[in-house]
Amino acid sequence: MSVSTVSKALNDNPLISALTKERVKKLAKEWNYIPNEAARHFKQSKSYTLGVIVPDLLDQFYVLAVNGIEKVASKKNYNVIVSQTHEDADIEEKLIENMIKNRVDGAIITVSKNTKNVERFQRLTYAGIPFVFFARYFSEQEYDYVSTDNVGGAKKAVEYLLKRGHKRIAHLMGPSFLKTSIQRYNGYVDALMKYKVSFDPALVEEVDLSPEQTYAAVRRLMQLDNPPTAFFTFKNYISLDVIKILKQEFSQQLEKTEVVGFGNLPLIQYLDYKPIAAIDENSFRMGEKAAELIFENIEHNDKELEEERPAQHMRIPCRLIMY
Amino acid sequence: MSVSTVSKALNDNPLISALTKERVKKLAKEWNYIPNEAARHFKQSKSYTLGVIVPDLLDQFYVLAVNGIEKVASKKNYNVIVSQTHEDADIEEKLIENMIKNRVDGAIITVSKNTKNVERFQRLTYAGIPFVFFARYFSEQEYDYVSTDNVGGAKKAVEYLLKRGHKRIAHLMGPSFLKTSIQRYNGYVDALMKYKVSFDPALVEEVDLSPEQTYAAVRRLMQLDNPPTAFFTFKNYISLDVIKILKQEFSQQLEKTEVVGFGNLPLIQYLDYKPIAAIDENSFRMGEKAAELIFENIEHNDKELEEERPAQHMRIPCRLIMY
DNA sequence: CTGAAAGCGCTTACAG
DNA sequence: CTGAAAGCGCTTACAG
Repeated sequence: MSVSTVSKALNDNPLISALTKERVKKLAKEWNYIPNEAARHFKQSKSYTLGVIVPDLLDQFYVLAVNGIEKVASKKNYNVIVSQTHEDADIEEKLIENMIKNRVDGAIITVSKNTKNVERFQRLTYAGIPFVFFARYFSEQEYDYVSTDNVGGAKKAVEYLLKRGHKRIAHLMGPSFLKTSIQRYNGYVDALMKYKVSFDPALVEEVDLSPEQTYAAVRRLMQLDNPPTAFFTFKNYISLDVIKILKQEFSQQLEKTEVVGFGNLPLIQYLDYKPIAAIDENSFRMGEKAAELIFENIEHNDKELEEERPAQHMRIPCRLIMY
Repeated sequence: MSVSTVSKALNDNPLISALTKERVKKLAKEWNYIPNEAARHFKQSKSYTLGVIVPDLLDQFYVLAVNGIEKVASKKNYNVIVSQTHEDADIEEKLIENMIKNRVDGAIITVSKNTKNVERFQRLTYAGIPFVFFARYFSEQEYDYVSTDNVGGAKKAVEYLLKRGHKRIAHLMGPSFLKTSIQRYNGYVDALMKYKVSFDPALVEEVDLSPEQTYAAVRRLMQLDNPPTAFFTFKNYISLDVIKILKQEFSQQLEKTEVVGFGNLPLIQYLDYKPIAAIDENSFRMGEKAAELIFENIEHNDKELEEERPAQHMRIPCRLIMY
């Protein structure tokens, strides 16, 4: 029997007779034959692999995202290769090069926070590899991306604090060169306006996510003549640092100061003093959506249509979780 | 110029003249040529890929291990493909099948806690893929593995409690079908003997890592006529659950009850009541060692020597971290 | 030093 | 329905 017949039989090609298929499959099982996927992929000029680049898997936000991506990918029999930049722009460049070398069929990328130029992403486009930006995105470029509904989530968080009677709500915002930070800030301002609470620029502090900057910002805010009674933070780790420093240096105000931020972490249940609520970004769902977008792209490419596919921008709704 | 010459030039083959190499490399750069790694691997019958199977990346222990593996692998220009079983034995079987299909050059595997038979691992051997067991290992089989020094670590933890004056130290041990659990239990017993503190079987409870079982075990222990004044736990999450239930139901004893367990987690710094110490298993180092072992195996295979390589068993020392 | 040829393990258009 | 042949993009033994 020829290799071509065996190949067709194993792939359930309708041209092959039922009897032949049966015999082939029986022997394949008996001999423990497992087809060489690498050879198949090579022949088909498809890797059936998605490349994923995230900053750090110690941050469970990204692990959940990867899980969402994997759920969608495994349904399509795709492999997922995950790598981490640790926020290093040079590593990011190498990882992208590596994805091109390995001819991934598509990529999902969270840009490192230190990435300055967009050239590396264009190389993916030159190489014909579709990709979507995940969570963080890159200035004005016309690329696909999936993000949380930053404005809506921030509004929900701040409205919750307003409804609980707070008038002086501080915002610890993220680095202003990230659009994400600006959008959450905008949501904060929107909520204040909606509730006709005056906006006080002295209550907004920009931090770089390091504990030190958060501590310093909280110290400045708490020493205002009219200090905040609540904090809305850019990210859960900032919330935890806020509570830590309040406990250490402003323990009088600790009980009456309420904190809400982006990011719902499992570890929070073990805390004694914890944020009163958090915005759950639903990163699992974000991951699923990003993978779906990539597959739409891959299928669009496979069809070799002339028409360009317009850049997609998906915002995943988020929920307020009360602890 | 022929493809063979180009190939040799790009690979710095010494047979090629310096001038030719230069010209080839210049043009490659100019034309943005990036070699197809998949084709190279296929030709070489090597995937330059390590397969890693862990239970769950939400557990940072495994993320650190993966980071260690990647550090070693990237030095050898190897890719790492990580997948999770979520403790599901059927998924584990599929992932192993997938690794064989994709012809990984080696595998690092933490068996799921529900794995009953060893047949799936033998398939790797049949396929000529070397592998090492990581952290958890599998009964009497003669396979390579890398683990923490479970006995030594447990002794350190319990000795620390003994030195602090505790005489009644409870042990919440892991599932007894895991050798890891037995070894940590043995370390506990060893330490008691060394310090001539009598062993009381009533102070040992086996749990399955679920909060419910831990709560129940703590309730039983605390209601003894002579309850424990300290806990030595199988794993950090158990420590946290112990503290949680003490806080809720035995708050009188909370202050004077001390807890030590395996596993050093970053989140612990945010807790108000926390374990007084933990055993740091150094999973990053474990990951490095596992990868090194795999590469030794791969190189041994490549040499096609007749002699069998004896199964290796590496125990990585662990440290006591005081909070 | 350079190049023609074979081959890695498959799939697929084509011929029979 | 089955099989011979070409080819995916490289590397490498071999000839020149």
